[in-house]
Amino acid sequence: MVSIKEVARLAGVSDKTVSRVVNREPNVRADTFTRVQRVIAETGYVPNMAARHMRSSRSNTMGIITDYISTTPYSGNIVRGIQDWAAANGRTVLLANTNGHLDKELESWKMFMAHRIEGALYVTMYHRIASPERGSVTLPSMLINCRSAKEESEASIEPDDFQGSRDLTRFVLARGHRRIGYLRLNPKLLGAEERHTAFRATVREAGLGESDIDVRLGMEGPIGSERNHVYREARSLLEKANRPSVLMCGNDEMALQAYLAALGMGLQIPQDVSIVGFDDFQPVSLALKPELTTAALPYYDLGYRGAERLDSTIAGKPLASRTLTLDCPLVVRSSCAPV
Amino acid sequence: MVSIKEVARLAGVSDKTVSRVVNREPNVRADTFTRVQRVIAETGYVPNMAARHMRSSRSNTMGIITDYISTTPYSGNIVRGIQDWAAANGRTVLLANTNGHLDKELESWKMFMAHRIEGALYVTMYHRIASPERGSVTLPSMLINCRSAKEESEASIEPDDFQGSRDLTRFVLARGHRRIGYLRLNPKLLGAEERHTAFRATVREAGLGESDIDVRLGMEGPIGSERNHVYREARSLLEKANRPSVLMCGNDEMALQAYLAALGMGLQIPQDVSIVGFDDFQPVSLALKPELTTAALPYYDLGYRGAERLDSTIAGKPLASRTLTLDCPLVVRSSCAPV
DNA sequence: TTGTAGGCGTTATCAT
DNA sequence: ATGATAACGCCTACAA
Repeated sequence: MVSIKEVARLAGVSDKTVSRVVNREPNVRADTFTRVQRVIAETGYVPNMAARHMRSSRSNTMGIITDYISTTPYSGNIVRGIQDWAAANGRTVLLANTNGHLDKELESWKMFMAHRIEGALYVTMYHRIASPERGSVTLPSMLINCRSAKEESEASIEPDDFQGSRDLTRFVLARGHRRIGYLRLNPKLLGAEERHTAFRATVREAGLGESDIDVRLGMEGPIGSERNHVYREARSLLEKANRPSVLMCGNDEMALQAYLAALGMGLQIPQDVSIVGFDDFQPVSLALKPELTTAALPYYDLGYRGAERLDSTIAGKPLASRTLTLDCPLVVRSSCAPV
Repeated sequence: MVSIKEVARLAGVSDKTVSRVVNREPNVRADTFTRVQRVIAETGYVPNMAARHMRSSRSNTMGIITDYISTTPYSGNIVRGIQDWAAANGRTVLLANTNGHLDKELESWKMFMAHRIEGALYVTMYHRIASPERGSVTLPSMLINCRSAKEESEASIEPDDFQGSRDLTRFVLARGHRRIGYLRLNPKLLGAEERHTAFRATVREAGLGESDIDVRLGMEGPIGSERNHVYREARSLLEKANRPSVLMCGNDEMALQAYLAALGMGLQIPQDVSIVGFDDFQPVSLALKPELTTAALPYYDLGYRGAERLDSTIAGKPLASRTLTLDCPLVVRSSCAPV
């Protein structure tokens, strides 16, 4: 590979001048600049990051540590958001998966230190409480899609499950639904609590009582090996004498099962029963017919803005608030009809 | 960060001796070794990769360049496989997404060169023909889940769609099915052709004729904005007087739509009609009730073994064959019953 | 078995 | 406006 010295030799200048050109520093005559640029183009010179890192003792690198993220398809967009931010800002990103193993997590931190990363993004697949296990390493960091078990400590960026669920519920109510079946997410997930609370608060606000809603537990047990009651509970809700006119589901995959249950009973969607999901997991929400009305998790933005926030922290700027929440916008499709 | 010199000072040896300990080189007395190890542990010293890279002029890094991979959930497991191999072998991995844009692809190659990667993995979301656009860069590389447009050139590792489809078809035939509806993938995808060809060859082998099978096009048009006929074609197949006893679908999401069509017509799965998919895309294949019988794309292994193969190439070992194909194992669940 | 000298490609500093 | 020199942390080559 051609080095800065080689470029300097060919351009008939010193290596420092080439450095100035490459880094757009001032005090270079226009014609010198042009000449150096031409040699750079001709030789295909690209600065060596490792050398730059060594000299400046800044790696310009951040590490992403994920739990099951690559095992499961859901939140790959978080990583994409981070990478897009990094590419747009000349930063390098290092990715490590723990697959949920603590020893791999420690190993990953070691790898990160070897690369002298300047900050870390801790990304979880589900919106949940997390306890990053970084050994003795202390580094600027940002939790994405999770929050710390220890109240005081870490900065985070999270989806606003509450707002998403509230808006979805308001939408359902605005369509005239007054008998609502609700299938809860696994209570282990943060979203479960927030979505459910928002749902209850919103229907109460609208004047509905306990008898108007019927809340069932869709899933429970440890993540990854949960027991799934969705299909059965959906059927049970729909078999009631006074069956709900709409089923609100903890997420889109639960909505899928609600579809199967409803269709299996000969009900048409949305004529006989409306269904809404949550997440906007498109391989499901768009494959369903009719397409699913849902609330979208802002995965890409969580990543993009999380990286941005971490970078501010690295630069020493104080964060306006420890936790930032991003809206889950309503996505209206055709699975929820007026009563 | 503590450096090798600092460790050397604290241990009362030269930096070279520390280097020997760190790299497990011979010719270090046991007690020296122990003493140095203790200082390393106490100080938390971790070798600086950038410095190591500079000195040895080996970056130990490979780059992954993906098309839409992070945009879509399908093949994240390829990346996980690569990373696991890299972690197990002390290699660093750099990830870049093009999102299908050529300019981002060139930009990514530039970033890779800046990090002096030793080889590149070109990963596509769909099994397809690809033309990596690496500008003037020439580097050991491996195509994963795709093959080169130019026959001669590049090494690749791909799923064996033919074998997967053949085994799936044999399984269906073994269950006694003799009237088969087949919903084709978008012909733009490599898998579409191979799966379809294997299907036809296998039913012919079993003595079935053209009148026993009914092949419909499920999707067509440019990837990402295709026209989707699956639901309609599935209904059409099931409305035939002499309807197929099984629907074989190009992939699992098409199978999902076949489920919706069948259930919507009051048919039970698998009692009235069997359905099989392809891919084993678990958020769908496991969410469907009954769970879906399908063939699994070996994404993780594609990544793991692809990285391994690239590493051999970097080390200068010749590949046994330019293209390696990996089996798509049959996954039997309960959506396909005996006739 | 251990240590010394030197240089990888850059950029900071200071000189010109 | 440009250049000379040193230094970042590590490892190769060689010396002791």
